[in-house]
Amino acid sequence: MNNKKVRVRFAPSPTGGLHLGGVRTVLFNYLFAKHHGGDFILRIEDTDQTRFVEGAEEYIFNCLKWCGLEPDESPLHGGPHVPYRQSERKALGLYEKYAKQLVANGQAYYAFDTAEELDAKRKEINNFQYSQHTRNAMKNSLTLSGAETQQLLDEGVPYVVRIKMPENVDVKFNDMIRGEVSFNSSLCDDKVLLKADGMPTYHLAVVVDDHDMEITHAFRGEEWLPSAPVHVLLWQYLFGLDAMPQWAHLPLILKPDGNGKLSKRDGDRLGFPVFAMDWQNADGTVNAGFKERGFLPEAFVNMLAMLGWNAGTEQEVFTMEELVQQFSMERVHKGGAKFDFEKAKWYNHEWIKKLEVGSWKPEVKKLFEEKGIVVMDDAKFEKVLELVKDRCTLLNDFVQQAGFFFQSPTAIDTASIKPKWDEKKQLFFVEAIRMFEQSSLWQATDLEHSFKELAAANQLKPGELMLPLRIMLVGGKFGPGVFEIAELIGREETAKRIGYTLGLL
RNA sequence: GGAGCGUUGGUCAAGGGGUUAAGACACCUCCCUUUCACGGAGGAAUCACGGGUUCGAUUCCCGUACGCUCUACCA
Repeated sequence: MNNKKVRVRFAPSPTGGLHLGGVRTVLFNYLFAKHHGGDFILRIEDTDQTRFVEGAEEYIFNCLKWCGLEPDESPLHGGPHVPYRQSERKALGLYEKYAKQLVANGQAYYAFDTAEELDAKRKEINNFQYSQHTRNAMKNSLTLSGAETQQLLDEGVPYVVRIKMPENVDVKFNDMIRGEVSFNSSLCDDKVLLKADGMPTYHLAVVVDDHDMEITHAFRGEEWLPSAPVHVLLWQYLFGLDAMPQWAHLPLILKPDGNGKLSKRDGDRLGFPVFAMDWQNADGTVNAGFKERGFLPEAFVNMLAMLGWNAGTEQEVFTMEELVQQFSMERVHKGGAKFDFEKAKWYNHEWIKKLEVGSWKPEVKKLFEEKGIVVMDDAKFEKVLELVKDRCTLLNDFVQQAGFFFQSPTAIDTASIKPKWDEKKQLFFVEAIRMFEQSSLWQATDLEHSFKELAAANQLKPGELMLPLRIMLVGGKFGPGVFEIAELIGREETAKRIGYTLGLL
């Protein structure tokens, strides 16, 4: 349509943790921008000062950084359109200037109704809306004379500026995902544009700032669709429809059970994270994050990309580069998608297998340290991770699957041995200890060979001995091949662990 | 209540006038494995419903149902 450089933006309000759906919105913005060689801007939508939460902005930056979705321009990164916080942009005087202009042109008006008066009205009339059908009964510059209005303004009586929705106009626009969308203006209400504290509402701010920052494509969640006509009208009034960015309203991410938007409560209820990273609430409670749950950022991003978009091929595992290369708005779904934590875990597993061990080894090491497991031999560590990664879907799984290589198990599942335990087996393992101690070779295959030979010599079936041996070495019924474990933990440790469990039986 | 948006297996989804309606996750069966995984082979959907248009509709049109979102001086 035009040759302008693509510029997109994500404009969160810093009120809490960054929701999965928010990250996906960022992702689609980012992918679209990068696909077209454009810029991704992050603007902080902090127009509601009563909802400001300490630390939320910094948290958002951390999440984006973790995901590898860094903005080209933001309050942190700077850029040609500073400031990037709406609370600071207010000083530019843009919001007030445009609000006044709208009033002067008869496209908006001053309203002096107090919050109490509006509340009373809502109680009095069911489904009350401040609109062209009711504004004549309210206290505003449309019902007041020019002199009266001016007097109230001069006296400093608090007011808001409301858009004056026109009568019976079909407000249409072309959504990149949904095609033409149309609303009749008579059914829309007169939204507040400028609040009594002088701050703009989202409606005014998004239009003014998108214009000022030369945004070419505006993506947001589907929940914004009903207010789109306000924004389209504002664009028409202020800057002209030709300058308006192209809209795309992204489908919602739904809760796995039942219906409705996925909320952080669903995560707590169903036992999975909803935020990108852990978020600590003011009351000290924490909402779990994907990062802390053991997700790789590559997997998290990959999983999110596939929630509402697909390449049209059978490919499901994508690197960021591949996503950038293949992404297109045309292939974004219209319908919402239910979030499936099982599938999310599958992506993580795929990425654990796909990436070099070295790329996530530090994370696992950190987890080990938290559990007090000391890793001295880095080469062995890497070998072990390589050996067990097939059994780990989340990074945290490595603690159980690999921890016993570096620390003798304390809890031994003797209950799984005892029922079939007897003197004969006891004697066999005593002998096995000696055999291991004296074995000249210490390779898994050799160990297996001599172990089975010893079993045969004692007229025991290897099958009856393998599980006990496993439990002695790892503590439970898990882990890779027993003899590979023995090889890696070494002669001394192997003998020690067998002896220890023998003492418990 | 109103407006808008949506509806292919349990979930994510491809497809888009004529197909045996892909694939993935999960599930079940089997193989491999004397743990658990990994890997491999199988199993299950007639496309919300009702009307059109058409030789023919899951695919186009119109209704209906259902669901969701919004309906704040929140975003």
